[in-house]
Amino acid sequence: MRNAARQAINFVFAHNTSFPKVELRALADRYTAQLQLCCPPSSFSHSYAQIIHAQMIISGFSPRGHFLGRLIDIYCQSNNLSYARHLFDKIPQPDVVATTTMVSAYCSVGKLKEARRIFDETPLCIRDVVCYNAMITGYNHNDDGAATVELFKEMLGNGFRPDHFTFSGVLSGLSLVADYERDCNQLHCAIVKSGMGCFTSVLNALIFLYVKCACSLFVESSSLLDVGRELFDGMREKDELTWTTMIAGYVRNDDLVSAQQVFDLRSEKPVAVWNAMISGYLHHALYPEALGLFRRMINEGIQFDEYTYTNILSLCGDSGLFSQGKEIHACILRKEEKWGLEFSSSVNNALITLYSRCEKIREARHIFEEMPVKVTVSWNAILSGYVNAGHISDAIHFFHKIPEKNLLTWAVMIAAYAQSGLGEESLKLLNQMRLEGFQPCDYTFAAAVTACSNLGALDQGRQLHALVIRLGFEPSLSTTNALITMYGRCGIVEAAHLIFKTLPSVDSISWNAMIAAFGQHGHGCQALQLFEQMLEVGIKPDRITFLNILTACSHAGLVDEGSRYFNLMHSYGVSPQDDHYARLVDLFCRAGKFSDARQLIEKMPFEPDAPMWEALLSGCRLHGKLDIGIEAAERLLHLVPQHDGTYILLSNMYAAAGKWDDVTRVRKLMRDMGVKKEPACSWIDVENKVHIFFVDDTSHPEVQAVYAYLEKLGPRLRELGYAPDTMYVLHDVESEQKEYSLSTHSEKLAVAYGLLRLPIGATVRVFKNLRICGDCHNAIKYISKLVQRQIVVRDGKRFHHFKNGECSCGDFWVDHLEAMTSFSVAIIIIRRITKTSLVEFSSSWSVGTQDIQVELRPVQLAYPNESGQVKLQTNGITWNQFSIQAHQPGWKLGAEGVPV
DNA sequence: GTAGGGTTAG
Repeated sequence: MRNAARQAINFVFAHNTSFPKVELRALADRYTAQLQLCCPPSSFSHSYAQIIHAQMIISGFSPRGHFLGRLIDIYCQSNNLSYARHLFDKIPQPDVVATTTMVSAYCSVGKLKEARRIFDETPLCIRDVVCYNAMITGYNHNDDGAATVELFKEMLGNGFRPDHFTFSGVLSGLSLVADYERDCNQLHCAIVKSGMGCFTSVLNALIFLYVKCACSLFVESSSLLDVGRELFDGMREKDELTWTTMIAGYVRNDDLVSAQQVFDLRSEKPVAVWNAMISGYLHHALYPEALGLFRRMINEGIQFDEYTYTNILSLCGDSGLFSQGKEIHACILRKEEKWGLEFSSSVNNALITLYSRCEKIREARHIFEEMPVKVTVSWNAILSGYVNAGHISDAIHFFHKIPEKNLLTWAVMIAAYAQSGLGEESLKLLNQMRLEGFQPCDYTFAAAVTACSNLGALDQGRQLHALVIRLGFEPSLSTTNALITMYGRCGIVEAAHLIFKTLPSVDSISWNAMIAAFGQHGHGCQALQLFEQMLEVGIKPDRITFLNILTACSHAGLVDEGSRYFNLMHSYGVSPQDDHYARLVDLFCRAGKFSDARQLIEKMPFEPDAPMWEALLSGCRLHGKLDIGIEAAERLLHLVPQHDGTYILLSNMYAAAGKWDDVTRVRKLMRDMGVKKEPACSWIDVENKVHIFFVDDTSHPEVQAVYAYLEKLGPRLRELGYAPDTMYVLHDVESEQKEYSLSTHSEKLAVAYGLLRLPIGATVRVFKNLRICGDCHNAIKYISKLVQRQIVVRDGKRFHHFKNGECSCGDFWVDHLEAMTSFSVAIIIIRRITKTSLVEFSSSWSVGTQDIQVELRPVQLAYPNESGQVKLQTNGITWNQFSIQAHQPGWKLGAEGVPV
């Protein structure tokens, strides 16, 4: 029937057919009575109105005046805007009621431009205050507070007198524009003067404005809340909205105590007031309190509405009460069946989230598919479900199907890419998002900056940092912490430190990020100092803090400190986990303390896992400990047979010992197992383009120029003392061939390309997927001296800052083949003693009596012990005996040169 | 013919 009516109307509209006229008066009475039946609006009344309209046309009755207005109204309410507009356009001079109906209808479906066009075409003499109010409401619905304020000013300029609808509308609009603090006061005064302050609705809107401004203004939030509360206390007539607004205001400003106090003031509370209080507890993860209120609602016989159900489903999803969540779902289905109603999409969205949180993505998808109206939140909930479940490809596929993406859709996908290690995709999507006119939010920035950290994309990271500043919004702590990590991981630890130092407030994540940055760059002592400061200001270290501290010690070779902090963990309520043990084992092994490592593994409360054996194996490789190394490798091969690194380490260890048969055996095993070595590659960013180089590269278009340049450098490097160390080519080939092989390593090619193509003086920043080769490390040290350029290499494990022939890692993290043995005597030059008795030793110094060259780490810091003695370490070896034979004039010695 | 702050997606 409905379709037939629509066809009839379409036919008449299309052909403009006229029909014989009948007696007008009788028809008018009949249609008036019939249209009366269309109130109140429902799906029935909408289709009935269509039938009446069709009959009017067929009978030749041409609706005018209130018939037209009524029909337009009904068509607008049933979202048949094209019919409504057709009728509206037939009116030669539409009255204000029809105009307001059309304006309001267009506004409610978000067609603001169309609404404004009709509004503007209406002469001033026709317009009235209701018409203005409708347009103002439209702007508010569209979150355009500035347009609301503008129209309000225009309205006053045109001499219209605002009513209480206008004031509450303008106050709502103002609440959308955070910077309007001064205007708030002005409007407050205007409301008092105009006498509109007697309307509860106006005062509700005013309270809302104050609490909303309190949310966005960090500094004066409490005083603005106090103004809101004064208004609240002074109101003689409070309605449901007054209570809800005040409680929600406190909740949004983190003041749950005041919220609860207002909540308790009222004995009989409407359901919305309960919901507001419960949502406060939920947003602060106070689940027992929220649950307590749900129980009280049941005891007091308060009927749950859809907001209550959404809240309780959210509680179940967030706190892991999945079976209870399912019971609520059953309860909702029963209620819908019993009352023949259908809950709105928000309840279904909460259900989707519940099921995806408990990893039931199929159930979540089923609910989604059955939803009659899918809003963007529904799509986003499923998208997040896929992201949380870890299969990224489903998320990508689903993302492209989402018809109307909002800020959050983009944010979720950008973060998903970043978390899955697909940094480039993440940044591409950020660009696309901006091209489509979306301004990235803080969450998106944090994710994109994280993507830059993982990629080592310093330029893009800097651009994002600049964009945050240019857009003028205060970056949140999560973005700032991401920036600290980004600068740290992109090699500019100073920039990370600058951000950290200038932050007005920091959290434990900021401290952890900064400690990690110092650690990765080998600034072990600074990392430890920062840790001590962290304790002084009362921030509790967590498991990540200790993980970073152990890494920092490991990168700087601080064995004793590492052990001390490891033993300190319990006193901060953190129990060491497998990864903490692995870091300490790594530290011990690097230092050649295999018995300590073994003891630690033996007393560990759980079975050693892969990272532990890997640490042991790497240490053995470093120090040529073949027997323990083989055992570790066997364990590792058993646990993760597909990991290429184990085969390579084992094979290299055999090669270093000249056991070529065993090398062949390991390589065959690797082939038999179908394991392929990850090809080494290095890359460098030049003029916003990433240039990748592989070993013995022939693919890069400019690689011949790179080889020529390296060849030219060769003799000059040798003059400085560089000698190719063929130990690093672990193939059983002739030495000349070995030397050639070394010169084609990817990191050398990338460094040379940077020197050729970057502006003079610019720091060369190279990234490598695997650990840097020892010979390349040595060569780059000499290159930095020869060309007087800073070169930074981030390898698979850490940063190496090369400057004037030295590296920040102190060669401690280079794959040494020869284990150092003990020394009896050495000469140390003391550079300076700081006020805090921190002794700084110069680099590249000390000559043993046995005429063996030894290197200290470039700058080694040490605290003298109680007796004023200082303990020094070289590459992994603690010096137990040495004597100070000389020192610079004017420098004092902490312990008069007494050996430790 | 004009309105409304308690819900859901990171």
